[in-house]
Amino acid sequence: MLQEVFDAYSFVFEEELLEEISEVGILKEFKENEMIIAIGDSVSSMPLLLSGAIKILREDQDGDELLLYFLERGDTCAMTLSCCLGHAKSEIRAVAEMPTKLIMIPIEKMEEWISKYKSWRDFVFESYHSRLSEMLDTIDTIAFLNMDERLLKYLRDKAKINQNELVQTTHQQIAYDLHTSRVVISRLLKKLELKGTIALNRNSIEVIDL
Amino acid sequence: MLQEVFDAYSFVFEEELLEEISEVGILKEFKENEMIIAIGDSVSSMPLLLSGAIKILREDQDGDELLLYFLERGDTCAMTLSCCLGHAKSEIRAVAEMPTKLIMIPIEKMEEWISKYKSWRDFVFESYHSRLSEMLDTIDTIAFLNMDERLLKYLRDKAKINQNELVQTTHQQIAYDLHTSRVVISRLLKKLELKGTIALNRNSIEVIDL
DNA sequence: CCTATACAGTAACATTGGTTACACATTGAA
DNA sequence: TTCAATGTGTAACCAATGTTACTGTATAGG
Repeated sequence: MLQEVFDAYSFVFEEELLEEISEVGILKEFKENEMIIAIGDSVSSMPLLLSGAIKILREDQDGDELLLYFLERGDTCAMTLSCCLGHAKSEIRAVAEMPTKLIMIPIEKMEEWISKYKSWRDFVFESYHSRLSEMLDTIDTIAFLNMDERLLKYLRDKAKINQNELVQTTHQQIAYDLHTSRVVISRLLKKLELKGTIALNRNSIEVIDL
Repeated sequence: MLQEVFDAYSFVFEEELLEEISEVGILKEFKENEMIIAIGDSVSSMPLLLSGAIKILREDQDGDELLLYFLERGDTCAMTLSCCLGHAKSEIRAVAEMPTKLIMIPIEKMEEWISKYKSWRDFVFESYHSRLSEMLDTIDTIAFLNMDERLLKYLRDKAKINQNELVQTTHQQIAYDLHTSRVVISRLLKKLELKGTIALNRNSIEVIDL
């Protein structure tokens, strides 16, 4: 395990910390589309992503959902982190976007390391910083863009995360992520196809024109 | 100055830190509607609110704006804080919602204190936590609520901040804050008035039914 | 007092996005 | 092979929001 942690985080942490991480951290693996954390789950450890990607979703009381952002290798979830420090419950839902490995750090250690390791402290601040930026970006997207632009951004983000211009998903799934209806997505996708921006197939969309 | 800092933050910081704050902090005062920071301004110090309230706005490239949240006494701006640590430029605009006093802390001190004072570290984390929560709330609002519900929430928030059910503003200003048009706001306000939820006057709205 | 300006009310219309309904194709399981 | 479940295409309609245009009124400054 040490090797994997080392690969993903060596550019950030000193060796001593890396060893502590691999001592106390618990390795977990998730299959594609497996739920990692649900809204209301109590949070007692903090995840470090070793490989794969995670989709972070917000849900309202009616169960309507909205994609907030993706997490990748080397990221942690500042939302979870925030919950950890407040010993609170999760306000978001996390789903594995692809097969994903992560290492769970118990809260106590995470707090201890903040005093002990400067690199850890910097990492935690940097995480908060990234997450605030992502949230701002999400707000910009839903506040200032129309659905067609949001859809295109979604496809690009997803293509980037998967390092593949062939996005494997259904119209219904996109509709869930963007908090709209399947019909709207089908309609807009068709328009994009006519413009030559994408090519449509059952269960997949090819992003042609970035 | 020490007294004011003490009043606003004594429940958080130890005396030694409070004294450091009043030594290196620079007191600034802003009139109602005065701009505190603009998008793109470089951030070299971090504000602690002593009194008053600040409106935090996001702007897109066309100058369209959107209210993110309010800051009150005892708050700091984690966005600014985030910028400080990254030595970056402001991604938001801050405007005094009412006459406001704040104390500016130079970046160097703010970083130094993170190692030096646990209370400061906790305060900074707590700020990040609050800001993430506020951002989530903002996202919920624009993603899941209709304009009439957003308007009502806006009026309630504003009444709360001003501790006064008489909200002094214009339809145009509300439209800017909610990123919509004046006509839409006038229309919805009229509907709320007919329902007896509010009473309308020139330059002010009375929130009757919380 | 007079007048320019800001503020508010409202109608008519355009656009975007959401809903319902149905057709048809693909796929996997019985 | 057959059938049910899932995915997609599309029309028709509806609701929410945005736009344009015009009205009248309050207010501040000359």
